[in-house]
Formats: sequence, structure tokens, C-alpha cells
Amino acid sequence: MKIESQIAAAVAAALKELYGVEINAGEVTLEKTKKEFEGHYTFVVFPYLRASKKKPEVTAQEVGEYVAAHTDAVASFNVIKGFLNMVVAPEKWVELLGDINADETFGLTKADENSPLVMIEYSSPNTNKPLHLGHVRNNLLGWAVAQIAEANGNRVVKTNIVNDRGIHICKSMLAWLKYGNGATPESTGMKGDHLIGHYYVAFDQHYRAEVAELVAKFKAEGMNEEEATEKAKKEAPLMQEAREMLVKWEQGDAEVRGLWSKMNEWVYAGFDETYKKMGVGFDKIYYESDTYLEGRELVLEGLEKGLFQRKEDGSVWADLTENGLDEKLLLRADGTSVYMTQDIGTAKLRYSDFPIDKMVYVVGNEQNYHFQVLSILLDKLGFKWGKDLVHFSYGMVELPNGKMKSREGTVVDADDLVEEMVRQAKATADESGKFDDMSEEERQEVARIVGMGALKYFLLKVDARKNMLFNPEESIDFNGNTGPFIQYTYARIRSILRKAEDQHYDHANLPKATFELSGKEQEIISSVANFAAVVKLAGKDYSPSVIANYCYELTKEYNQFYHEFSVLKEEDEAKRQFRLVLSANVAKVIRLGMRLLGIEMPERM
RNA sequence: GCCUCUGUAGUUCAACGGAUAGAAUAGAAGUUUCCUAAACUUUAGAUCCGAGUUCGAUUCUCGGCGGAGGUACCA
Repeated sequence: MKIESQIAAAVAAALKELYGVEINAGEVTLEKTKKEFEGHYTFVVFPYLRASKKKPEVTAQEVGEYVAAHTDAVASFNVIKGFLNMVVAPEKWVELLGDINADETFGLTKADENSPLVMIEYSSPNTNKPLHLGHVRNNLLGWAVAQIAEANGNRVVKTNIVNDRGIHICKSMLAWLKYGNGATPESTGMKGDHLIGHYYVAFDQHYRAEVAELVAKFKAEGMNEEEATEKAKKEAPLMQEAREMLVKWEQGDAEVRGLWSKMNEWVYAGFDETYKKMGVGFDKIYYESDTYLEGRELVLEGLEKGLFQRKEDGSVWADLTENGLDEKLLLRADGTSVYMTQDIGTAKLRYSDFPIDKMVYVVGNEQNYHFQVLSILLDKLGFKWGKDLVHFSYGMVELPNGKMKSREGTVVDADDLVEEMVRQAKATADESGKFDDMSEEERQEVARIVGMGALKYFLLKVDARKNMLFNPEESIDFNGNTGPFIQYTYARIRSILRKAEDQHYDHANLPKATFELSGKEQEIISSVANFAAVVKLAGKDYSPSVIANYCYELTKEYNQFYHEFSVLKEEDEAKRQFRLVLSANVAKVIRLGMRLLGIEMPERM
């Protein structure tokens, strides 16, 4: 970084001196030179030809000569067409490594009391079924985005809005009453969320049977398919009972509320277990049952101020046609809340709890429209962060035969998936025989770290915005561009460092550069140094995948180095010391980077 | 219908408007008396189609074609 800004300053000076271009160093873009060419940094001169009024080659040559003469960071340069490739002086690389080595949290920026307060909402589950792969993607992204925001000097509050009320909960409750025979997590040995999910499915099965029966009956009475289906769905006794239950809930019926609390507690216990396994957590949890009334109040205030309109039937609407959108329902005719009302209420509570500067919602891209509207509404209602709220919109996880649908049973359960990953990691480890000296407990811990690492890296390495494919047979891999690949490299470095300590080498002590650096070694220093810029970019773009890909590239480079050069067996003491420091800093940076993704590193594997 | 996102090797993913479009995996061929072979090396293979802007387009604009999502009383 230091080297880069030094060169950038020299290039800016050259452009000013030679061609009168008004530019400061921060505006000069330097690229890393492609591997096929000689050099470390490349400056592209095409944009400045207008100012130089000379051919690309000549311009690049002139800038190169100026830069080489004015900064000691550039040892030599070459020109290919409009590309000026600059070679950094070797001792500069060692100096740079020394700076990085001295900084235990290199690349990260600490927050203080004056730093912006960023609230990040993620997870936000329904309490009627267990978490599945889609939720896993959400949770890992949310956690990673929070870590990255923190690493960029923000104060972060991680929050979760639990959707604990509504017709879907009533369905599970009703089915449990009807078919459950008093089953509890204790009596069945099932996790609470799975138990509830089981009755949600049971409801659906019975409901469908009822609908099918009614449709047949209505058709026999002369209705067509469509009419019959619609009528049957409305009149199915189970659905009517569920609605009645929701009404009782809203009225505060003690029996319904009691059952609701009990069953929700089961679910929360199950969720907590899954969250813990995934390694995610929250600073503040909100419950929709607490927030939905707040939203109603705020909407009514807005109505008084003339921001919203009431229709003849009593429903309340926001007219967003001047924003290029439609009208949006905020309160039903019977005064009950809709989704949007609840998000407004949640926003109100949050803002009274925290002086939020920026709000980030980690929610799937199916809700893009919702958040577009929410942003406008919050802005109208006077939330200063409303206009610039960030909807971190991520894509769906698809299975080989399409989208996951809980109703159709085509879901990949979060707990099952985690268990399977760890099981496979364990099997691979046991097979290798590398851990024969470890206790079963230690081996299980390594398997946990590696299995979770594989899963997390798999979900975080791809661009969050895009839909991604999960193939149960093929996606789980421990070789190639994977979490375990990176973890393995880390473990190998740790092994070297442990041995170095045994031999009383000091891997913190960097010698003077009295030796030639190999190209690979220079590349690795350059890559390690680049971590700081990568963290900033990831923060700006809310992009965990940038971090993941960076860690992979660095790891790959180090593996090549590891194969080609020896660290401990190097006889030249200065070189050996240098390589120890280099290795230690690669390990440090990939540990810091992977930590931003919530991925742990094993000491051995 | 309208709105949003998306289209890159057989497959899964990369590429601030820059050089010969990178990886991984699957395929073929190799590397272990050497700090951990979950590694390394070699090899073959791709920008949906058509215009436009630009010195330069996978990237930006427009139009097709394909995929996903949303579309007002589900969250």
C-alpha cells in the first residue's frame, strides 16, 4: 500500500509536469501487472493521450522515465503499447513486509465512539418451521457483512426480527392440537423447531385432502375447476379454524396465547442450537408480535399528516405513483397490519433504541420491491436513514430440480446439512490417518471446523446477488477452490511455525534484505499487502465474496511457493528468516480474512 | 402485460471499461527417501444473438432470445 501510493504520487507528478494534467495521487489508478508481463504495477496511459498529444508508446515511455527518476520505489520499467509496467525495487518489498508484520490486525480499521452506527438485520425466520439452506445463506451473509462493516471502522449492531405471529404459526398450533397427542421436544427427542415444522407439514397435508374433497363435491354440483378450487380453499374447515385461531390470538385469548408462547419457546431453543452451530449471533432481537402494533400507530399518524389516504372501505394506502410506483396497502379494512406496516413499526422501535446512521437489511431478492417501497415510506415518515437504507439483496439457492419449496418437501434442512458436512470431514480425516495421535474429541473439533469451513466458503464465495445452485451430490467438496483448501494451507504454515519455535527460530524477526527475492516471494508480499484494499472494497460493496476469492488466490500462490521452496531447510539464515516471516504473515492475513467470513482455522488438519 | 435481476469452458464460479477472458471440478498425463499429497505440475475446453458509445466492451446503452423473481389486503 505504501509502495503503491508512492508510485501513484510519482505518476501524478509526471502527468502534471509533462502534460499539465491536474490530478492528485488518489485519482491515479494503478493495476497489478498481469502475470504474463514483467513488472508489479501497471499504469494505463490511454486516458491521458488527449493531454499528451503523443502516441501511447511515447507517452508511457515519458511517464516511465519521469517516475523512475523521481521515486526509489520503481527500479525499472517497460512499455507495451499504452501500458507502463513498473518493477518495484526488491528491498521495498521486504520493507513492506516488515510494516505488515508489525501490525497484528493488518488491514482492519477499528471503530471508536464517533464511528457511524450501522444496524444489520439478518436471519429473520418464521417460527413455524426449521431453518433450511436458504436461511443458511442468509445467516452466513448477514454475519459476514457485519464482520466486514466492523473491519471497516463501523460500530455494528446485528439484529434479528423474528416473525413469530400470523396465520402460519396458527397452522402449526392447530395441527399440533389436533394430531399431536401432547408431543413435546422432550417426549419425542426432536428439536423444537423440527417438531413444529412437522405439524406445519401435517396441517398442509390434511388441508389439501380437505380441499381435494371439497373440489370434487363442488364440481359434482356443476362448478368448473377454477371456481371449485377457489371456493374449496376458502371453505376448508381447517383453514377456517386457523383463521379463527388467529383472531383469538389478536384478541389476546389466554389459551391461544399460552399455547403460542409454549410452542414458540420450543422453536427458539431449536433455532439457538442451529445459530450456535453456524457460529452466528445477534446483539438485539425484535419480535414481530411486539412491533406490529407500533407500525399501525405510525401509519395512522401519517394518515393525519396527509401522507397516506383512507379508502371508502376503511383501508389505508400510500400513493407512490409520483415515485413511479403503485399504491401500496398499509392497513387492511379491518384495521389489521400487513407486512409493510410491521417493517415500519420495527423501524420505529429500532430507531428509538439506537441512534442508527445506516440500516442494512439482509433479505432475499424476492423482496426487492418491498424494500424499494419501504425506503420511500420511511423517508416520508422522517427516518433520516430511510432514504439510504441498504437492501442487501441476495439470490436464491436452487436445487438441481429447481427452487426449494417447504410445502413440497424439497428443502435441504440446515441441521441435516451441517451434520453431513461435519460427518464427511471426519471421514476424510479418519481415512488419512493423520490424526491417530489425537483424542476423539480433538478429531471431532477439527472435523467441525473443516466441515463448517467447506459449507460456509461454498455459500460465501459466490456473488451474493446471484442465484446459486446447490447440488447435494457434487457441491460438497474439500478439494480445489474450497474452504478446506485454505484451511489446509493455514494448518501447514502453523506446522512450520511450531517447528520453527521448537528450533528456537524467531519468526517475528525480519532480516535486512541481503538476498535476491524470487518472483513468487515478491508476488506473495504484494498479495498480502493488497488485503487492506480488499477489505475496503468488500466494505464498500458489501461483498463477502471479494474476501473469499482473495483468500483463495493468496492461498494458491502460497501453495506454489511452499512446493517450490523450503522454509525450515533453507540454509541461508537470512532467507530462512525472511520466509518464516512471510509464511507467518500469509497465515495471519488468511486467518483475518476468513474470520470476516465467520470461518475458523484449524491448527492441524 | 408491466417492473427488477440474470445469461461466460461439459458443470459450478471469477474478471474497478484495459493487454493473450481467469479458477475449480469432471477428462487426459505426471510429482511423495523433500517443512502435512485435503497439495503441486502439464494438457484440452467458454463471453446467448444483433446494433451502438469508446483508442479499447464479458463489463456501459438499445433491441431480440433464454432463465429467475415480483406484480397491491401472504410474510
